[in-house]
Amino acid sequence: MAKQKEKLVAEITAMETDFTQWYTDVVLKAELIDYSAVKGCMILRPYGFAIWENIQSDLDRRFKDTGHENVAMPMFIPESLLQKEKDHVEGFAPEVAWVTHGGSEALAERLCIRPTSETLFCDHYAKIIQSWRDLPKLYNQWVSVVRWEKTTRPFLRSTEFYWQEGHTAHATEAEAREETLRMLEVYADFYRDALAIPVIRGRKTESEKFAGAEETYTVEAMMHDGKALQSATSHYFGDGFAKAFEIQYSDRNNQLQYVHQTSWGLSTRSIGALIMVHGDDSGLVLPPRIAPIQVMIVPVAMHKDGVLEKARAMKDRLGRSLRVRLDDSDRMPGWKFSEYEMKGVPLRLEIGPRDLAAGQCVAVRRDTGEKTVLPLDQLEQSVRDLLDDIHDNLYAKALKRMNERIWSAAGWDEFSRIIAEKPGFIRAPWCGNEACEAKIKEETGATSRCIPFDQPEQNGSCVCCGKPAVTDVIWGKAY
RNA sequence: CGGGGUGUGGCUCAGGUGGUAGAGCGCUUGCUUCGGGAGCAAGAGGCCGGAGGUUCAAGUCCUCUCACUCCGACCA
Repeated sequence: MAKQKEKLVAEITAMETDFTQWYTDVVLKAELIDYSAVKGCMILRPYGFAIWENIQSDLDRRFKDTGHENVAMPMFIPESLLQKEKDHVEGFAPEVAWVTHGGSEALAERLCIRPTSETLFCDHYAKIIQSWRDLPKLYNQWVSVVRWEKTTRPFLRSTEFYWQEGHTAHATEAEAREETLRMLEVYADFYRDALAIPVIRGRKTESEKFAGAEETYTVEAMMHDGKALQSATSHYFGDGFAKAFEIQYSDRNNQLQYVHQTSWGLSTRSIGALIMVHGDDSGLVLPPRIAPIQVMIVPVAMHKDGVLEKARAMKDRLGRSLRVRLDDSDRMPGWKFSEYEMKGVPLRLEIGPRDLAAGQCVAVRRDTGEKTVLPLDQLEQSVRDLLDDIHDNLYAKALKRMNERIWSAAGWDEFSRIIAEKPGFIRAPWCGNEACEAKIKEETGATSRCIPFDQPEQNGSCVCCGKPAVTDVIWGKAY
């Protein structure tokens, strides 16, 4: 592995100097977003939106492969509809935006701008589900939602954000539970295979559950600064919503039954994860499978005979199977190198007079900075191999970094010392008492990220109170 | 919602004790350049966040607002 290379982009604050500022610099300088006229709302610029489009198309294929259909619900929810499920309203009430007027007339009933769409799907499901033959309903939608957040940050927490929300209705509890876990796996696979991000799968504690859910499952990722990012969630609702919304079907014995439901979502926050897991002091580092530009061709001395022609030929060849761009603007080559490094383009190909004669080009990978010479006659295969290797390397590096920073703590003193001194997660036993969870949050700032699926035979004692533990919990500071 | 910071060309910022706005970068045009952010030349571009007030005179002083940003409590 190449040593940490010199920082080439002066406009970006170094991570060690100020991680938050580094993040803001990257997001703006890489032209992912711009701030908008409305507080907390961001404009997704072409490069940022292209990443989202690639995320969408990859995930959408996985949803279709598991039998789901896309729909689109309205963005407004009548207040009475939102209030049908008690826990759910209580969870979301503080952060909903309300529409009170249509034109100049006050509305008889105010409308909430969806913070999430459970109630809309439920209302619809109640109408269209009558028989066991109507089940399961496996719907998903790609939309934006609005939550009136107090403090906002691009991608991580914005007032309006884009996401997908899957909502399914099943005949039995077993089927619904299976769906909940299936979709969690879809997310985990997606993070590994498309974003090159390792995640920890687990279940949320009672206090961290989604409003209205019986169980919430999560995939948690570790950012470069050691903080956790809840990267996607999948909820099992039981029949709570079905009872509130009277979603019933006749089973094979003509008995009325309530459906069992799930919902699951992944948002543009995943782009925040990409930035904070793979990025470095020179800017973005994008995994090849979702990078809007996978290969950038930079001609050197392009006014010289044959250079531009060869560069164009390379672009045409590679463009048949890859997202390739050629920068034939009159910028200096050095400027272009820095620019595309800042933007995280996984692979750069340089072609100049020296290469022309030799029938080669120079490849520079973004993840390691390593330069290799590629013969032009096997260009397609070499490039594809390099891109695959970059993906694997990014994943391996992120996995290693995460595993190296999951600490264990035997007791309270050790726990609070590690949280204060070392970035990362702590894996430690818990007695199951919410008071301990609350105390840890209160006194150390760490929250329970999840109860990981892989559990040892439990014989430890609670890291907070010392009483016998029931389970291991992953603790950490979170975004 | 509490605490701090900042608002002056597209961007980063200068503009002690009031006197009618400047630099660097970027942008435009031309020529020369091109293997890690090129050089020269000529240009364009600002009612100084907004509203009041003090004054002969306000980026500059006073009051009030708004926005952005950072740090904490709540959340995908």
